[in-house]
Amino acid sequence: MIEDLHDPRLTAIGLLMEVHAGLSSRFAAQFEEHGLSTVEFEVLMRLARSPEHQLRMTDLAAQISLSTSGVTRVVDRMERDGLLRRQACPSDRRSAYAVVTEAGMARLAETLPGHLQLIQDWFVGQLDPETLEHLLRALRTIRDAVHPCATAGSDRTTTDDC
Amino acid sequence: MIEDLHDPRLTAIGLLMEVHAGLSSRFAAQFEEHGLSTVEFEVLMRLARSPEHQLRMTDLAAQISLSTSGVTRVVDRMERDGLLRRQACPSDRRSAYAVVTEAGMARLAETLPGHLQLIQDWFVGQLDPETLEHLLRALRTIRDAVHPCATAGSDRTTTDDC
DNA sequence: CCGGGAATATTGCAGAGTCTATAGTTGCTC
DNA sequence: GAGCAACTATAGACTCTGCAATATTCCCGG
Repeated sequence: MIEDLHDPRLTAIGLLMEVHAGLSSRFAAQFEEHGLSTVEFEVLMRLARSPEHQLRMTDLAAQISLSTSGVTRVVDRMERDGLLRRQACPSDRRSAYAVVTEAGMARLAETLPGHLQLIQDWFVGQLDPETLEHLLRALRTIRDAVHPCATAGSDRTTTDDC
Repeated sequence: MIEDLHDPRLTAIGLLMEVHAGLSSRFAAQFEEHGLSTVEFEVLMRLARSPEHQLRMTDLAAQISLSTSGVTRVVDRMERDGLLRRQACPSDRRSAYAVVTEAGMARLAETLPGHLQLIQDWFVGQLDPETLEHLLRALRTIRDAVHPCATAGSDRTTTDDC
């Protein structure tokens, strides 16, 4: 048992966790400079990448891995701040769309360059291109295994439609 | 701006986030089978690895990246459940130690093998040894850059004393 | 047509975390 | 020694999240 406490596997996973925590906190700080939380940025990104800049509440929940009630509330907040608006779905009156407003797109455009720069500075830019390619390939392998809806042999690198 | 939405850097960081989320949720599920939350497991691990199986509240907070009030509360819960107990520090009456009880060590011993197995199954076991070594080296590079208290040239793989 | 089961969003409630204020303790400086 | 700043743990107020319950809507088999 004592020896398990220093098992190399724990070191390995600890490394991943530290990297994640470090990057996440830097990202969060930059989002906050623009008045956004991490999930709010995530919501903006997902919607902006979707056709018409809109998504059904349920689909949004699936993409940002939040419960549907969580989505109801984050959309509440963002609607209050004018970044989003709700729109009734004409074909199904149960569903509601969340749509990015002009102000929301502007906020995203204002935040995104700094975010990309942070990724550059603290993640991809830390490694030479070949090492980075190896890293991404390894991560892709693990992602495909661990991700609930990974389609095994596929080469896709986007997961929007998951 | 539109092209930024599909910047390869976003894909790269998304990969990392997905891997982290997938692993974390599997770990959490296994912890829950043993009646622990993720932070509770983390607390048990950190304490068990420390001399005398104890740590000052502040130091514990630093290690598991939680606020000191957060630590107060998680220790409250675990003390209530008999996994920990508080002990006054003889040399400094402001400080309090959190000490793992026998029950706490037993709970950890019961949980740890399954946790190691999960790391094996979904993380390190997904890659051949050489690829894994590359991955860990790359992660170490990034960790050393991103981690607030990384000592640049060091080769250490444990961060207990951070 | 219509009645029941599935899907969708919302709300009440409880749990867990942060931030701020507070009280007790320590140690340094004059 | 007395005063004062720094440190330590905790308590209160607030935020965010998930789960369970609810109301509405859709769809399908009779």
